Amino acid sequence: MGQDSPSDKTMVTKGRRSRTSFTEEQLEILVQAFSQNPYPGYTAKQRLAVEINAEESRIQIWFQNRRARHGFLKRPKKKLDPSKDHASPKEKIQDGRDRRCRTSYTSSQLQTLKNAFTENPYPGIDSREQLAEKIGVPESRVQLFLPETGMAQKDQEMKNIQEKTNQNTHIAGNFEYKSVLDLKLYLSETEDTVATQHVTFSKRSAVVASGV
DNA sequence: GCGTAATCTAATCAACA
DNA sequence: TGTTGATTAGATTACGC
Repeated sequence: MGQDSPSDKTMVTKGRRSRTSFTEEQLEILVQAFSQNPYPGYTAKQRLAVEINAEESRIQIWFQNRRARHGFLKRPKKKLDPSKDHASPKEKIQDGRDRRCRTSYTSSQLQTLKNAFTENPYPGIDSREQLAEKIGVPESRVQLFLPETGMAQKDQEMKNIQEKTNQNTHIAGNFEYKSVLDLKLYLSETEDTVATQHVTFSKRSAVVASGV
């Protein structure tokens, strides 16, 4: 998965955050923390952020990259059988409760975010920071939120697609973790209404695949 | 129970030594 | 050119209403 053709992305992704370069001391602390716990909870990341004087979101990215590149405890792709004795590595290491408190957005904040998403689904770092300041949330929340703003609308679109798909059972039988682009190929009449990116597909694909 | 924010992996882009 | 921070897409988890 990942990204579309590079040329497409460079067109939409303007204004990347400048590359953070951690000092040796910062890296030493991060590596030590990683060796103790590759899945730190929110409070641990906050503590680290204070300790090395960096943003918590940068800590998160560092841990993500570190886990990916040092072959550490890949999360199982399939959900583990709850009857089995072993928990996933994440469950073992990180207390699931140690999450950031859910951010609840006011209607005006939501409207501002939605408008921003409509204007530009791929805002650069400058735009995100401006937006974050405007609505009074951290930039990292804006970055995470923006891809989700279209969800409600896309959910409805996906339901419409499912209805159409269910009328085409020969297609539905083959759908399992297909992308929206695949759906577009099969259901070309929906092409104008289907968003091609940022669609969470887990439960929907299961429904479609089972033809329910 | 549902909707969705938070967090995860995987793939990839891209800056920098 | 290799390393590694940043971004994107999609899947999963868990919390607030």
